[in-house]
Amino acid sequence: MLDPRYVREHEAEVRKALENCKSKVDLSLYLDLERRRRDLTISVDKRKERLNKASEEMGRMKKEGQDISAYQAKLKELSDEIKQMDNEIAAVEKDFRDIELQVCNLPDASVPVGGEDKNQEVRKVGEPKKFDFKPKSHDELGAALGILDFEKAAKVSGARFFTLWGLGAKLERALINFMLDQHTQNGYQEIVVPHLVNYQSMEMSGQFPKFIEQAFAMKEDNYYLIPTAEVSLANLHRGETLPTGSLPKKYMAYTPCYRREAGTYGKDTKGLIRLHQFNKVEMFQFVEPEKSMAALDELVNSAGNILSLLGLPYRVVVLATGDKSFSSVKTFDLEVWVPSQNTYREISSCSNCTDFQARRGGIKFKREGGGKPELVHTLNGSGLAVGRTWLAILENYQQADGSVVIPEVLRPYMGGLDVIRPVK
RNA sequence: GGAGAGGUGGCAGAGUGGUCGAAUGCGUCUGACUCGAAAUCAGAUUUACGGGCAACCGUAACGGGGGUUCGAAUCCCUCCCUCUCCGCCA
Repeated sequence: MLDPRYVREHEAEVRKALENCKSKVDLSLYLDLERRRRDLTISVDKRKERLNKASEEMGRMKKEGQDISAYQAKLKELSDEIKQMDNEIAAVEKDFRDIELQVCNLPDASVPVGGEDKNQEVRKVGEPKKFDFKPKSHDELGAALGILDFEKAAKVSGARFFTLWGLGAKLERALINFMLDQHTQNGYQEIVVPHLVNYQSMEMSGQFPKFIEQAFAMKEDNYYLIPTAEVSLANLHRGETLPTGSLPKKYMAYTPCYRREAGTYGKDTKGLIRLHQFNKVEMFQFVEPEKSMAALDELVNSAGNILSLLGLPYRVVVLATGDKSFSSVKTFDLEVWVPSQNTYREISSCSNCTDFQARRGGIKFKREGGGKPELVHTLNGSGLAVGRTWLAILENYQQADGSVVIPEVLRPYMGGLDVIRPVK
């Protein structure tokens, strides 16, 4: 959510920014509703003042034993008029809020303008490995190694689910533990969070109402399965004013992520790239406004650190205005090298949401020198998507014989195992 | 799932239809006293929105929403949450 006053006072700038984000929101309607809300409020407030004064007077008169029935009828009229106006305001407010929730966060000035094709590579880390044989895809490798099975998952659930077996499952668990341990060293506090959340939480983090069709819903109980731990982490301090000195707060959580992936039929149908359920380690920060851009860099570095330690080639991309996420002003994607596809694929997304989520959730903090509480800035970043890391390891560390070498940093987490070999 | 209790300011805790944005205590801040501190005394201490250059003024908020009333923290309905006991359960 944007600050309505800011929007009002910077109409041209906001209009341009929304255009750059390919937003379909009708800004004129937004401003019109905001104006009407204000006008109505002003006139109803005047009537309320009159009613309040009169009611106070009635109390005094009654105490003195005077007959007040004559005034009651008159005030009833005023009271009814106020009620009617309040209803009108409520209707306007609802319309305003509906549109307000559709407005995305405005992109930072440093973000390239345009669609996906305007995304810019910031840097490359590591060189894609040259194979002296044709590298296999991870689903091929995984099946041959007996550690990955989609058919079993399809039987249990359906399309876009997976099962991992034996060392494959252990590798997944090793990755999760490795990531959490690394981030702990960077000052992130590990938290176990709910996977089922209420509507308000989904709205606060920016999933709802715009992306409601992408969420799995428990209709009987009004719960939603989180599409990312960001939702749970972002809402931990909803409605709170954080005391002086409590920022930054750096949290992380490992959770499965549940996504309907509506409208992606036929996309990435093979392998672990796009699933209804996948594991992820998520990082989240609450910071002072002036520190959020530095925090974004830190987030990217923490995510990149995992890839570097695992020896996986990757690149960092800054997303263009039309491709950045809804709640963010600036998003960096980390993309890992996937040999079988001969390309880089997203494995982490790090965003600075500035005060967009904080305004929706009412999350403030108090500064050192006193003063009014201000909205915090929030940031999120994957650190990393575990399934995609798993597949990147299989593909990048595959040998000609179909075996997969375990990256050195993971071996302690794998009971010292250095290579996964095909079952004879 | 059944029975009961409760949700009030940063915290504790009064208030059961009228001057209550809300007693009191604690905390915090400012001033006085002091070489300094403690203690003591005096004062201050919510947020959001709107109007105004400003001083300031208005409106709203006592878990959320709705209702009754001239007037609701207080009465009614409903939802949510917390706690206690019973049952069930990893």
